[in-house]
Amino acid sequence: MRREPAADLGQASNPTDAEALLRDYGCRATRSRVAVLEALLSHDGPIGAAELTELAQAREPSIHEATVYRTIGVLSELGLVNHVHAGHGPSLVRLATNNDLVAVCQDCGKIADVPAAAVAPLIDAVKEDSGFVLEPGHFALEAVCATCLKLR
Amino acid sequence: MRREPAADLGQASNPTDAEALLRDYGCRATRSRVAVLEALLSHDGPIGAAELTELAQAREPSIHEATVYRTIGVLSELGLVNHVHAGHGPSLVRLATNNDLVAVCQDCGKIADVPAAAVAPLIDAVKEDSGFVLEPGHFALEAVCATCLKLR
DNA sequence: ACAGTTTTGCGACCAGCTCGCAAGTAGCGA
DNA sequence: TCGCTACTTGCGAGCTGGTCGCAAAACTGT
Repeated sequence: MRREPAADLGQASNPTDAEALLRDYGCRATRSRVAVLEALLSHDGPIGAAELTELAQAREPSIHEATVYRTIGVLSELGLVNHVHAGHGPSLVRLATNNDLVAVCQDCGKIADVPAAAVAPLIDAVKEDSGFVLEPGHFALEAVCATCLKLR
Repeated sequence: MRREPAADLGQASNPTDAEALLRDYGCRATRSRVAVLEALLSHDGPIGAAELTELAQAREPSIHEATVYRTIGVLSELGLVNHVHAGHGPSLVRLATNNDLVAVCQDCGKIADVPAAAVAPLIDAVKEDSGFVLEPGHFALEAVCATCLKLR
């Protein structure tokens, strides 16, 4: 399913790039998909499906929630996007431009990026120990941010 | 809310211990709670709420799903139990006797224990980096087990 | 512009979990 | 041992996040 990207995912943020990107990855560039991808490209960091739907609807009002979920699915199969499970809340979506982890504050929902390098030792330890290979892009680290920690 | 435990949580697995444990922690030892805690004590490792409900119902048939969830809530407030969020599936419950992490295979659901020590460097790195304090008992590490890896 | 296929919008549906309320029960004091 | 009171429970309804099937619409290659 995955093809080689011809465009630079990291830079693409103007309207036409989303369309080109979809085509480069060999999938149909429909209005809905372009709207979702544009929304994603124009947003910084991980985003919930609900918020992403709102952003996409700002560009293409008729777009349906189910379509957004399906689009996330195809983008994810293409390797353009990761979906990150964040505790009991809704899961997050983000561009697959890096393989950093995400830490989520349990109290306020604030998000921090955790460099992939910090997780490497854990990945090795787990593989050694149990043979399990971690998928670090797919889960969030539940945490408490400094601000919320003081309020506890 | 949390009190000092008078009994040894690690060993308690006969019927009367669950009741004593509840009282030691200063909460009412109702039939339902005793059944849930017994089920938990007699089970090895993390368990889903649905399965826990079945086990509890084997001891106390009239027990209701909602009660199990509420009981998990109180045991968790008492510090007897952790609830672990595992990807998109149902969350898991386990005795708070250790602070190891749980790794879950995304393909078959198999569970592996990850010693707390393996996560310590990551905890430090995240705290240093972003000020976030991880809550390692509350999230599962999504992974693929050795067997499923071969089948991919 | 057309045909063939993919994708969409829509509403119904599902799982996991929570809530409000009336009835039931545990635990305390007498 | 008996009552009283407050805490718990069972029950069903309800909520959230996410998925599905289907007919209609849209996209792409020719």
